[in-house]
Amino acid sequence: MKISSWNVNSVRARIENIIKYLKDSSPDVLMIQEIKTEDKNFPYEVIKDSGYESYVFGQKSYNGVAFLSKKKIDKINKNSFKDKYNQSRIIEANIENKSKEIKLINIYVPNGNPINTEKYEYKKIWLNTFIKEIKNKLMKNKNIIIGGDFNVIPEEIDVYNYKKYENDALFKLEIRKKFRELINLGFQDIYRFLNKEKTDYTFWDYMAGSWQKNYGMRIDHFLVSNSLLSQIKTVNINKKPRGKVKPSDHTPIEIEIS
DNA sequence: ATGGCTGAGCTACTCAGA
Repeated sequence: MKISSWNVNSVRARIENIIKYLKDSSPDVLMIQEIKTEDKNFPYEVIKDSGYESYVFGQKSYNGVAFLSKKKIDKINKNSFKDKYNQSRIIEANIENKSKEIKLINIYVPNGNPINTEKYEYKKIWLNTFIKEIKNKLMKNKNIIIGGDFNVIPEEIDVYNYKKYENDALFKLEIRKKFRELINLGFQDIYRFLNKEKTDYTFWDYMAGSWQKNYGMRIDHFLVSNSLLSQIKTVNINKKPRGKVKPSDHTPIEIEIS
């Protein structure tokens, strides 16, 4: 079973690239973030034509997350917790694999820049609330996969020039510590777990030729609970969609579970 | 280098992203 996560930066602006990706990569479940639309304007039909059912937690203009799935998923939950501004940043579903019930959690963590503003405080509050929620969920089901745009650069190796980001909301030590706190509940950052020394990015800014220069950062992640680690066969950052015409600034990360 | 580029809402320009 293949599960992917991709911040698409508008589902409607990206629909052709998304359809192409579904065809080329054929994930069983695709978690998308930043769909930037209300549910009523979501392109359900064209996605259904590609063989995928859509489960959407949208919002006008900003944020928004969704699952696209060709396998049966259920227990869709858009009310995991209410965040400070009522933003659509988390959706959950359950999927069965090898008689294990796995909880999939699709998140879009607040960016938090610039620091010394309410946006940064919001990011910290959001992460604290999320950590608390995950603690509770683990008591009910130890099989959890969290995927999405975490807006966290975990380590120096995960950004092209870490010195430029020491006071950035994506790399500030107190934010990275929260990421670590989450992992310490019983997860692995599966990309780093399976690639100890490798440099790979999931985001390249549209500006200043960042893609061409490979000025990127690894901020889209899959956290896999320890109970599932032995079943993860591969993890892959698929750079192809980032090189296409009219791309998202993020590219998908993919895992395969036996 | 607080710039650069892209999308939504809307139709001039701001907000947000990272």
